[in-house]
Amino acid sequence: MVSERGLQVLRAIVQDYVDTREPVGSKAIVERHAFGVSAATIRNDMALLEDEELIAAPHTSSGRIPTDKGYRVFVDHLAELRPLSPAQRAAIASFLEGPGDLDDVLVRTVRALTQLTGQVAIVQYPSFARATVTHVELVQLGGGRMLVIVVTDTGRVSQRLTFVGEEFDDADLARIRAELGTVLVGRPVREGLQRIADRLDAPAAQTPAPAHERATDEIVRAVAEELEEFRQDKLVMAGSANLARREADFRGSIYPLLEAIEEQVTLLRLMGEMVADEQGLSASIGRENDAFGLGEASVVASDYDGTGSLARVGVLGPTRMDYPTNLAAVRAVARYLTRMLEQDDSSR
Amino acid sequence: MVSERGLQVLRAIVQDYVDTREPVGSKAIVERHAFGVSAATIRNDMALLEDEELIAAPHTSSGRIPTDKGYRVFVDHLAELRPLSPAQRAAIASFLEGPGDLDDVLVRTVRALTQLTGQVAIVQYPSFARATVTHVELVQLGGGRMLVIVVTDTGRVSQRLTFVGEEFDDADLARIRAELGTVLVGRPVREGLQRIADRLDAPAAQTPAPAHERATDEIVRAVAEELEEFRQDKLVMAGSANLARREADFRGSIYPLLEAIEEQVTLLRLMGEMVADEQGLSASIGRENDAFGLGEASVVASDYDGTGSLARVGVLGPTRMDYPTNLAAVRAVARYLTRMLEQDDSSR
DNA sequence: ATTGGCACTCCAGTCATGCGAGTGCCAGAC
DNA sequence: GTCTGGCACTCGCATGACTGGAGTGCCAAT
Repeated sequence: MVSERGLQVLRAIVQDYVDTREPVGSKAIVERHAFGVSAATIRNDMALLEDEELIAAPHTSSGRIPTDKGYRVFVDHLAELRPLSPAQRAAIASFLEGPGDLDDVLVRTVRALTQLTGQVAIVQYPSFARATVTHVELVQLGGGRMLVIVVTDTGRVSQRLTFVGEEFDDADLARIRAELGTVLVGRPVREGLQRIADRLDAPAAQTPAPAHERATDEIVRAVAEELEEFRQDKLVMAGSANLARREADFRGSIYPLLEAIEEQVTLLRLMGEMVADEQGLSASIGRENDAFGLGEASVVASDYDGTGSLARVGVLGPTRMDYPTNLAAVRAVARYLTRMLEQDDSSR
Repeated sequence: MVSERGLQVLRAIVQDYVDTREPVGSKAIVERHAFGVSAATIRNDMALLEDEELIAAPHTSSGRIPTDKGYRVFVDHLAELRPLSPAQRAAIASFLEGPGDLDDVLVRTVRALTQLTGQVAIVQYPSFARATVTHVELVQLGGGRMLVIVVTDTGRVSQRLTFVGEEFDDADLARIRAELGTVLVGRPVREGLQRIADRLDAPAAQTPAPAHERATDEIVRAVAEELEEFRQDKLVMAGSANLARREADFRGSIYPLLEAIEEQVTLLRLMGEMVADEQGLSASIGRENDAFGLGEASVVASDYDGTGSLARVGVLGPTRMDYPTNLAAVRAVARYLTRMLEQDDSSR
């Protein structure tokens, strides 16, 4: 129905509208883009685009703006990723270079991305559900306090302070540590959690602990909590102030957006449900996010490889965002991040 | 200059303005507050208040709104803290009750406070500058990775993963651990940091390490980084979405506020510079925060006792906020928090 | 010191008007 | 069949005039 040139007109409308934030008319298009046809011709194409609901006019006889469906077509068929400038590549490198554990790297990643795009940047932690436990460590702090540490192969370290109320001698401590080790080490987090739960349900029977029964239970409980925390995915975010940078970006209030950012869980679900193309890129546009209360926003994301388990890095912004730039940015950052983590992994 | 009744008029204006968000006129005052005098009399008082720059008229012949100076007088002399309802006290208790380490408690505190006030809630970590180190622990993870853990008496645990590139046998590890222990344990963080710095400046000479020289340096460096992190104060915040709840709360953009929240360091400085009264309460109002770029906002805070070292808990909101309620809320939460931490401390 | 009265100011809303951008459509050209 | 120039038409938006009402400031009287 819509001609090839019609699609080019759609592209022009999206580009100009994102640029100027004003409805774009037929005359503006022939001026800014060398179509080689007159404004009247463009108008005919625009009428078709409007029939297809790819663009809409805010008021009769005003310029047109893309609909969410229009943005979708633009992203799927028309957007050519805008390659990053050398300066931008250098910026990513300088942000991400340097030592640091997983937390550090992800924080720097999210900062780089927000700086690059001017949007809210989001990085998912590599999924811990598939991660396996590599270490369980117990450190006695005195005064009946015990520090319980769990480490996974994805590089994440979790520590928890718990009050056990008694002192252990080294032998007992070593025994409990060993017991936890055989139950957990080398197993996926999910499975470990299951085994721990079994242990808690059938108390004492399995472990003929001479003493310290209550205290041991307390330690096991702490480990279980840490594993549970691993199981839940996690986000790092930055740049939420960018939502308020331009008044007109969001028609309504930015309240739901800020709330989603603070809640995290909404964004986690949203990021999880997005469907990536063969390049690992994905976008969720405007009303497509209505179910999450984010009907005025878009998310653009790219998969990255966090030591074997897939996760996403993305940006959140107004529906009327610069998709080519943002797509290119998330892809570049995701690739860089994947490389960082691989390299880090090989040094283990 | 300003009569006693004049001050009551100021109080009425502040209350009504916070309530209605509209300039309040002389007639509205006699209607809502039983002053027993006529509107004309109130007008005379208002003229005096205006001379003192405690109130101002947005336009000639419109109602008056309090100036920042007016809010200041209100807070210092006129505000009676609005006692919390039993339901609110119960809410605080239910939020804060339950086990958990310092991080948990502070997170729950900040949630309770934002829920109570509908503002952005801020909790300072107990100052670590004066905290003393109680434990240093090294855990070998294999593959040349080492987990370095530092614990202070304020209950804070910091862990850092570093790559040392070689394996230690138990004896060497114990030796290094003991060395770090004698240098750091029982000393304030600041002093420990100094001694560590000395150690790094005069390498090898002091420690006749048979091998592992580089690796040991790496460990010491990690410890230094952790101590440095302790030295910096830290905030927990919640409720930033509340800034966007009411459109008209902030005349300009909320961008600088969101930025300050993300930066943290600005808010840390601001919270640090506030001067508390004999009850431990403090407020910084409107333009008083100009230096921090927060001229349209107010902060209300209360000191609390975090195991011997003072810190603050507060809320951030529009200058036109409900001071009596917020003051009462931060005080109640601060007291509850102090009690929680004392109790926790005694159980060590 | 307080009050009622009164003139005055200024905001906010309403309506009429003109302008300009942009469309839709048609008849004619290629 | 596709494209084009032309033209009437529609709205949105800015402007300006007008009005009602809320609120003030001041003054003379109590």
